[in-house]
Amino acid sequence: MKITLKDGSVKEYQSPMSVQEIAYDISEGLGRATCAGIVDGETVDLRTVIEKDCNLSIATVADKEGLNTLRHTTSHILAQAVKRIFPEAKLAIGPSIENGFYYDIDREPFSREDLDKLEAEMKKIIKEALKIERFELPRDEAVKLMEEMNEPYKVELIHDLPEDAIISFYKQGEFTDLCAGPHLVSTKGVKAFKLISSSMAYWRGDSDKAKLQRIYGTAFNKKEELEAYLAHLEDIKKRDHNKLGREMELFTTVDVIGQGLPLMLPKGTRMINKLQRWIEDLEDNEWGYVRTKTPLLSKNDLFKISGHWDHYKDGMFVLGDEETDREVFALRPMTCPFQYYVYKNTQKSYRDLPYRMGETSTLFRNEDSGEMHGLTRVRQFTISEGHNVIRPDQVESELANCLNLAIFVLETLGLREDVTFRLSKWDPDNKEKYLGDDAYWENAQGALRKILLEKELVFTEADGEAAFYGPKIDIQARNVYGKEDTMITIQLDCAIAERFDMYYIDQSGAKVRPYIIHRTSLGCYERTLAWLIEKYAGKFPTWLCPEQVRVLPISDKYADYAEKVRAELARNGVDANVDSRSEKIGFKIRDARLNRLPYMLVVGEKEEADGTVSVRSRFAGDEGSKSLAEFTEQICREIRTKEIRKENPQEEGK
RNA sequence: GCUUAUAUAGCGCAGCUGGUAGCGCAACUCAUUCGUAAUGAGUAGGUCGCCGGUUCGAGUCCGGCUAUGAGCUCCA
Repeated sequence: MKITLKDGSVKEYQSPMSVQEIAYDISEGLGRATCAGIVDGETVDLRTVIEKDCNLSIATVADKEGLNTLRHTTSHILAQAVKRIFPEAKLAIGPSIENGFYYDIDREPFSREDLDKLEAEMKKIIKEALKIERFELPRDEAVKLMEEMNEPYKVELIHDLPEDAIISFYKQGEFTDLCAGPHLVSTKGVKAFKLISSSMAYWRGDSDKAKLQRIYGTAFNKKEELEAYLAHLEDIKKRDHNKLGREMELFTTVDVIGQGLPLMLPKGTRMINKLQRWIEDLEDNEWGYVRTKTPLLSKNDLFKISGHWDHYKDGMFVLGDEETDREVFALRPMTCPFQYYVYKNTQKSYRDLPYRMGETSTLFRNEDSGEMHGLTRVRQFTISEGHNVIRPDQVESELANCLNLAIFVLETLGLREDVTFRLSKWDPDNKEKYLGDDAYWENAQGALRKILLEKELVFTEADGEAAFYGPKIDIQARNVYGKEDTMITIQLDCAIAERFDMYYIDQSGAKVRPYIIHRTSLGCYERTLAWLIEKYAGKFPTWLCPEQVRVLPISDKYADYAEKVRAELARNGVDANVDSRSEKIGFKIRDARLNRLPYMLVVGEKEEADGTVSVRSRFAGDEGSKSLAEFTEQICREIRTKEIRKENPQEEGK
């Protein structure tokens, strides 16, 4: 039989050679002891291909696929180790995932000691260099085999496979597992792996079904790669906003106050205020917004009109009981209907549109108790919310306006490269969750898609992620652990005006229903702060820093001059403090560095005599001696332009 | 909401099989007045998350609650 590889080389094999051996040979030829190959874009086990057709052209094994195969095999080795040490355990599924693999197992919880034992056993299995062999069985025999092995989850999986599915198994030593593959050809191919953690997972992700234990692990081709990955995990933890933000005294939580209700501390508040003032001035002065301030709660009547009472009541904090109380109130989960009444306060002409209303808006959402996390998922948050009331002919220009503002904000914060765009659509299979019909959704989604295409943005489309009243453009960011959150949203709503009887007078004097864009320019301040902490590892651009300059007098003798410097900077709107402790200069510098101060000004005899400051920064290290006026002008310009100066790696913490 | 782990001084931690608590940093006081990543000495600080139980005796064992972390999407 002849096998053509992608590089054009042809391999020929004599027929007595087993499929296993041929696959092994090809795999080694491709630089890795794997049996995975890509044929017509599909990842397959080379052994299956060889059996079917001897003259196939086999693409080279892509690195990513090779890694998936390696990890999938490692998960099987884990399962084998589990069965050896804990024979009573029942196996569920064990796929490879983005950064490793897992295996779901029905057993009591695993301790770290159990994981260590399993790791040791896995190493033994690898050393045994067990050949991994593939075989197929008809359905009834497959079920019988799994029943004999007392694996009820596997039996269920087989029953759920489609009629025409090939039911394949992989055998390594005494261990056999139901699996589609592909796999390495021998357990010895696993060189570097680690069991990371274990936790609970539901069978088939369904909370009504059995509770299984999931063991997470990872595997790499080389030991160095594994070590680099584990070091990366450690590094990531240092950037985690939930840890760093508390360490830097930006926010905290208190158990008697409750879950999802973080307290912004003075430094965190300072940062949020800087962001908020910037956004408010930007929107009002440059992007044509008017500002509103509307109540944080309302009678539930309002939410009945808006549809929230029917569609979002579980997510709201309701005050009072409809059965017994004359009036029931609810804390607002959004600002929309309040701003509609701002619009309705005076009659609007077609000339008044677009009518853009912005509000720094505090919202309340009753998230499930297990969903809260740091500053990214909270029960009370403040958002740069806004509603643009527009004429139907203004849909495109106004969507573009909102998107441009959002992108400008992201660019200014240095976050533009870190986001992905998503068109969030309704779920056509779950229509009762949404207002409006097919035509309404197709139109609205089409309008959003058009603007994304016109702006040449790369975006994904997601079913079932829309708001109940309309589709959205979501701007997504990932946290340090790779989890995605919505940062900015732009939503088109062509239906709500009817419910609130909003209209404008057109050229002919007729009343016309406007459309509404729900949008944020920066999104939620808490979540943005979390994102900034992780992006900059706490070393924020100067304009955002809660403390921008620290003046460090060499000794008490220069305290008066230090205070003079501080006062001059403060007069110019710079956040500056003096470190007047009677410590050595080295101590003060160390402390300021650990606090991630952008600028330190050392002042002593020489500086006082010359009216200068000795500048040391996070960006350039020693910037030399400058007159106070010169430094003030420099930092004021940096703050005004929101410059993001490049960090100097040599100034990294020791 | 579910599973699981954790909760000891402001922070980071120790406290073995039950005998009422320690370390480092920070804070405070005193001395030092110093030129670019830690000056020295001393002092003070804790109802061991909260409530209950077992026990002669609980930081330690048991139960409940609260909070925090991880996971609950990735289909053999």
